[in-house]
Amino acid sequence: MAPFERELSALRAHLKRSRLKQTAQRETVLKAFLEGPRYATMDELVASVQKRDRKLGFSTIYRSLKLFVECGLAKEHHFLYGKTCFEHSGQGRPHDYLVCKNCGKVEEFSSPLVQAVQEKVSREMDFKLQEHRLELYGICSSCQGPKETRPEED
Amino acid sequence: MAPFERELSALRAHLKRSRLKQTAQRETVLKAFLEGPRYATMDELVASVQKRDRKLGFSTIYRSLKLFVECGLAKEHHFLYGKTCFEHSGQGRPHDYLVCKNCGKVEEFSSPLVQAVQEKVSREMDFKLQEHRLELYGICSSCQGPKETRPEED
DNA sequence: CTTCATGCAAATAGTTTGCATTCTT
DNA sequence: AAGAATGCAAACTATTTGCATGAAG
Repeated sequence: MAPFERELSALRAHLKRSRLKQTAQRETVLKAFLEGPRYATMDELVASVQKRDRKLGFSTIYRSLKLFVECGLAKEHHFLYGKTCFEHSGQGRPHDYLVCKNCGKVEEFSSPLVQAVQEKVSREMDFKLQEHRLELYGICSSCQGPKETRPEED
Repeated sequence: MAPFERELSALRAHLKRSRLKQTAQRETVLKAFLEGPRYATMDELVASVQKRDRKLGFSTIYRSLKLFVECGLAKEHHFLYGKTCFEHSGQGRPHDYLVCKNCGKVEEFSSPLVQAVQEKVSREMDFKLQEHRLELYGICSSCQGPKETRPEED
């Protein structure tokens, strides 16, 4: 199976469903997004998209990512305020995050306890829960090691 | 005891400690902040500060709030992406939030389970935890009622 | 009298939008 | 041919900064 076949089909299906158009640009953006790291900021995305097509403008990239979010191929985050980042969003992935404040690396986790907290709180406070955000910030294990082995700081 | 005496002293102490200056503006901003609701966005703060002093500019307000955050009198949030909001931050307050997506109201809670999740995850993933953010989004109880009783939507 | 803060305007950052042109269907 | 997408520049929002003037230590 060709790379990203599944995601391309998902995109095409979404476009057809919404009576939108299938364009080369949208597929270029999707491929650049998917072949990059699981988490990428807008500027990183712009850079890698433009490596494939210099003329592809940033508005198209913004608009495409919004589309990907709509059809579940991407998930938008604001871990560091002011810098949107997009995650490759698969089906059964965890929805909770550890963010390293030293190197910026994001790790995912999920814990049954989180589910329990949500249920308890929303029941007690009579709140109809729709979504949640759980982000733990700190220093990841590789950044805790001796200075020599740390990823570069910025 | 005069209103906000405790907070004014905390601010003055912080200023002295950092060899910064005690100014009328800073105290005006602090009073306007504290006499308002527990959560306020920047524009709301600007409005209520300028009710007390028309000439007090928004850069001073931004700079003051940053100061309050530094000395623990305020806590910065980004519940709705793109709209910073500041909380009156007391000592023993909970650190977890329920945000109503209909009326924007924020309720606080804390659960021992959250603590447990943090400990478990940071131990398992060898992560040195510094802070966390837990936000539950949904519809609060008053917004679930019959249409007539709902707070205005925007 | 030195250092810091203020107030204003301009700069910046990130993102969105308007519109003429071009591509899909 | 009709409707939608692109690419560009301009608009926008939220925030930060530079700098001359004024106030605090």
